[in-house]
Amino acid sequence: MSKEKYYITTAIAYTSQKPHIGNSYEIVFTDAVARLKRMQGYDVFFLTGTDEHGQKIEEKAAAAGVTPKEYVDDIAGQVRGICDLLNTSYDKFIRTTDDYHQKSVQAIFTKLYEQGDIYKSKYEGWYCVPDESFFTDSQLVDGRCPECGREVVRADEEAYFFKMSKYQQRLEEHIEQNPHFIFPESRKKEMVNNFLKPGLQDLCVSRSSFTWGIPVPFDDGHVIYVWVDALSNYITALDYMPDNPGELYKKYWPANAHVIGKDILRFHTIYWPILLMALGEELPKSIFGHPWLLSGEDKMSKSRGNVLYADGLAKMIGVDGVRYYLLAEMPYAQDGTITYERIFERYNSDLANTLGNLVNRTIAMTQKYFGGTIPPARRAQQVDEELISAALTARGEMIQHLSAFRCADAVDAVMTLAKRANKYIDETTPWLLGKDPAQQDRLASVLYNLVEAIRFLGVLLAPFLPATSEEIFRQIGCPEEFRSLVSIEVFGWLPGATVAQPVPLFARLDTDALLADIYGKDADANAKNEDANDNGTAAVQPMPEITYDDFMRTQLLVGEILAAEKVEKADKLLKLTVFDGTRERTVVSGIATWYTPADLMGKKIALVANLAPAKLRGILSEGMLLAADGPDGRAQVVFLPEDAVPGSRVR
RNA sequence: CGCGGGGUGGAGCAGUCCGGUAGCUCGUCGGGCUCAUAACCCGAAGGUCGCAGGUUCAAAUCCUGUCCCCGCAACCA
Repeated sequence: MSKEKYYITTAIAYTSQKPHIGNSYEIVFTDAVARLKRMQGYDVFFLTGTDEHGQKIEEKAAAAGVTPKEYVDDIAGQVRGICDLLNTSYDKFIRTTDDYHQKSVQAIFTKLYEQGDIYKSKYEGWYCVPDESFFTDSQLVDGRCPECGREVVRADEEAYFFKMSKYQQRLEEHIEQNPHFIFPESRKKEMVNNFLKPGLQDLCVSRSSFTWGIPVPFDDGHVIYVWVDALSNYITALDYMPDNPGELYKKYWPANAHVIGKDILRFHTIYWPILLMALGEELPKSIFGHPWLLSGEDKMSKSRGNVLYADGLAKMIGVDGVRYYLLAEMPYAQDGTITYERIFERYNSDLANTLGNLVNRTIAMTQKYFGGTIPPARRAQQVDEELISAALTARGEMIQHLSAFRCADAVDAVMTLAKRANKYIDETTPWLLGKDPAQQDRLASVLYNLVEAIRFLGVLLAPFLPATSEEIFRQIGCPEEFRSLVSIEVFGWLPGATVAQPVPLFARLDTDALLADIYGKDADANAKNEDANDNGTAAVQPMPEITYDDFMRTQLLVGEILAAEKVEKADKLLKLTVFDGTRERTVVSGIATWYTPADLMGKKIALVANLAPAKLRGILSEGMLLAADGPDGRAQVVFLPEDAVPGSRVR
C-alpha cells in the first residue's frame, strides 16, 4: 500500500544578502507542517532553496569584487547553513543556478515560445542615444532626456512577453471554484480585487539589460527574467521537463501547499498558475501567504539597525528557543513582532517554567519516591480523568490547528496540556502521598499519569521542537514505538516508565543581564562602527576603500533652503528651493514624513550639487541633501551652522 | 474619493463570517504549596471592545458616517 503524498514548498530565498530571522520564519513554519504530515503517515517532499539570478546580484557581486557565481555560492551557503542550524527537515535544497534547473527552465521557455504563449515584441520608449537609456513619457523633462537634457528619440527594445490575458478567465474560474487555493481569505480578496479584476497585462519575461540569468536559448543577449526562472523551481526540483516529466514529478506534483510571504503572493497566485496552465500542468492545491515578522514596530532593515539573525539568537536561547518563538508568536494573518524582551519572556514563561519545570519536577519525584521506576500497582481516581481528557484534547487540537496552518494556536493547544499537568500536580499533591506508605499505589498512579502526559507532550511537540521532543523521550525513558501520533490515540498505552536523571530542558534566562549585555554591546558597536553580527544585531557592510580624489568628485556645497512645500499626491516628498551660492535650484527630498516645510525654512544644509538630475513625481530634482538614518528608520537631515556660507564647499 | 489590513483591561493577541454572560498569554496585587529551574497552583484588580449615529428585545459582532495607525501602489537620488 503506497502512502499518500504531500508536497510542500517554501519560497526560494533571494541570495542578495544573509537572511534575517524574519526570513527564517517561513522555513521553520513550513518545517513544522512537514513534520506533522510525516507523523501522520504522508510521503512528504519538502522543498526549499535559493533564487540566485538578477541584476541586483550582478551589482552586489561587482561591488564586492567577486563574480556573481562566487557571490551567490557564498550566500546560498549561508542560507542553507541557517536552514540546517534551525533543524529544518527539507528533502531538497534547490538553487536556480543548478544545472538541471537551468536546462529545464530553458526548455519551458522554448516550449512556451513555440506554442505562441511567449512572443517577441518591443518595449517602446524614448531613447537618449548618448546615455544609452530608455525613458517613459512621465520620466521626460520638458520632452528631453532627464539625465542630460538632450533630445530623445522614439525607439524600441526587443523583449519577450507572456500572454497573460489569454488565461485570465480560466484562472478566475479556478480561484472561484477552489476556495482554498489562496488563503488566508483576506489575501485572496487582495489579489482578485487588485490584479485580476482590473485585467492582466502581458508580462515581460526577458531582460537584456544584464546578463546574470538563464540565457534565452534561441536568442543571444536575452536572459529569462525572474518569473519563469524562479517560479519554475517548484517543478524543476522534481526533475520536470516539458513533455517528459520525471518520476519525482509524476509522484509529487501538484504541490499541496506553497508557503510564501505575503509580498510575493501576486506572483504565486497569478503568474505561476498561468504559467502552469500554459504548460498544460496541474495547479498547486493551495498557496498560503504568511505575514511578516517585524522588528518592534518596523520592517527589519539593515539601515535601521534592527535586524536579528537566527544564528545570533540561537546562541542565546538555543535552536528550539528560536523555533518556539517563531512558531508560537506569529499570528495567522497579521504581522508579528520580535524584540529581545518578548523572546526572553516567552522562553522563560513557556519553555523554562511551564514545560521544562513540569518535566523536571515529575522526573525528580519519580526518582525520589520510586528510584526512577514506577511500580505497576496503581489506583486511579476521578481527578485523573480531567488530565486524560486534556491530553486527548491537546492531540486533536494540535493536529487540527497545524493542519489549517494556524501554528500559534497549535502550539497553544500543546502548552495548555503542560499547564493542565502542572495543575494536576497541585491537585494530587504527590509530596504528601509520598509521606504515607498506604498511598504508594496512588502515588504510582499519579506519577504514571504525569509521565504519560509528558509523553503526549513529547509527541505533540515533535513538529515544533524536534530536539526537545527527543530529549523529553530520553528523560522519561520512552521507547521508540511510543513516540508516534498513533501511540497517543489512547492515554495509557505506555506500559510503565523508568526515567533517567532529570536534566533541565531549558535553563532559565537572566533577562536583565542579557538585555544589559545586548544593549551594551549595541552601544559599543555603534560607537566603534563595528560589525556586531555575533550578538544578533545589524552589521555594517564595509565598502571598498576610495581615494581622496574619489571623494572629491562629489560636489558638496552649503545650500540655503529658501522655500519648501509638500509635493501633491506624494506622501513623502518635499519640494525645496535651495540657494547654492550661485543660483536657486529645486531639490525634491523624501523627508515629508518627518519634516514640515516650516522646519526647513532658512536652514543651511549640505547639498550634493553635481548629482545627476532626476524627475520625481513630475518635478525635476537637481541634487539631494544629506540626511542620516535615525532611530526607527527616521531620516535626520544634516543641518549646518546658521552662519555657513551658501556655495562654500563641504568636505 | 488608488487598493487592502487594523484600532478589544498596562503589553501582545483571540472572539466579528452564523448578533445574546468579553476569552487567552504576559505583567501587577493578594493567597496557597514546597516535588521542582525564586519555578508551580488559586484568587483579585483592571476593558462604556477608536468615536458618533442607526437596525434589534439584545451589538465587540450587522448598517452608515467619522477619526487614527499600518502595509501595498505611487514615491524615498
